[in-house]
Amino acid sequence: MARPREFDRDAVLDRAMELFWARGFDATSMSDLVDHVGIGRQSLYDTFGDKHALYLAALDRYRLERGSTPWHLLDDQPLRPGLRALFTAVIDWLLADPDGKICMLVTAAAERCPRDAEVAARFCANATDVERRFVDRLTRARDAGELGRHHDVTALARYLASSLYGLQLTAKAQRDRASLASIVDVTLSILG
Amino acid sequence: MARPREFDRDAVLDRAMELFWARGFDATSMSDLVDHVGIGRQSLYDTFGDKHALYLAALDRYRLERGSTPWHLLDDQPLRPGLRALFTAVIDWLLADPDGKICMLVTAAAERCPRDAEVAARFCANATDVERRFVDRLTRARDAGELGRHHDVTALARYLASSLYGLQLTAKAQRDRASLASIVDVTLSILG
DNA sequence: GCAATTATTGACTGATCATTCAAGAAAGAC
DNA sequence: GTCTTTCTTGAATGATCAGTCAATAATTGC
Repeated sequence: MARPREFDRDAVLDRAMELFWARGFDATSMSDLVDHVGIGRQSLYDTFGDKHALYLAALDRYRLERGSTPWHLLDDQPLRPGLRALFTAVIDWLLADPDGKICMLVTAAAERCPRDAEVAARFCANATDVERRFVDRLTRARDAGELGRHHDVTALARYLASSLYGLQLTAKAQRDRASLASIVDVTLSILG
Repeated sequence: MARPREFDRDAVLDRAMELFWARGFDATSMSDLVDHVGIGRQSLYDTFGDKHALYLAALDRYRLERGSTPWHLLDDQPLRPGLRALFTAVIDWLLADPDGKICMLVTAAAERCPRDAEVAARFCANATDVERRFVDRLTRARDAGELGRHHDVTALARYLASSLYGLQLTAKAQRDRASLASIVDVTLSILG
């Protein structure tokens, strides 16, 4: 053993994530990051590797920590109110951010997919996760008789995931609750 | 009068647009652009101003030329087949691009909104255009008895526009026709 | 022809980019 | 204490960035 590091790795990663999330990969410089995260340049390189590796680490941390969609809203109540609560929570989350940020994985995908295979893999993995959440919940609902047997659960799950993307892009232009809520109204009306 | 320019302004703008569209604003350097568009650096600056002005000009040209959604598909036939044809054409267009590019306005918005007010204005203007197209078509359909009176035309139009965004983001990860088509199936099933 | 105007060219600016080097500081092992 | 290892710090690296300058070339008006 030797001299222990003076900073907390995850805290530094959180700070780096904030900057990458707000500005994207290209618009964020290593000097910006050094200033923002509060540790020395060399420590940053020693700990995370180069800029791209740091970006991927930040993206992974986002998925783990901040991108925590409130799935309990979906799971803790009947299907329709659950979906309504989830989509409303997403609207709240979008409108609460003063900088107009949207999900970091979406901005990362828009900026770097499919050119950047490692970002693409993370975006895909996240999409698969989200889809699986919806499939699980919809399957349960169908088994419980909350949802007609004629529905294609996989297609519905993909549709809901895609709708979440659309809602976020829309929020980039339309930052009023009524517009976004009306989109969600139509989106969920599919379930009758 | 004096020496006339040797290049065609719009042709140069098209070439610049190609690069900005494929890589985004930050990842495209003026040197890249000079190499790609085939005119001298100074000519580029003289003609379009700085990099950001060139980007906005390219974005405007995209809206005018390339972003030409095939609205005739929507207008030249009954509502439901028209919507189906339009969304299918979008899927075709997305899958046809070997680079996985999506609408330049979407990537521009994801990269720069709301930080860049001028990009935001263009993204909003486009959203308004698209929405108006849908509102017009849906209103005509309602007047023609193709669509029930109970439908909120404005909400439906916003929903369709948002769906187009979602479809594009989804295509960043899911590049197979069946998945995208199944999303469109669910999306349009709203109209009965 | 000549003057005036504009286009093109390529070298150039200082700033900023990601990354590394080298020296010093702090801790554990003995 | 000393040795070894790792961390930290700040200056440096060469590359690339957006944008400019100055000289040359080409055209119109006379």
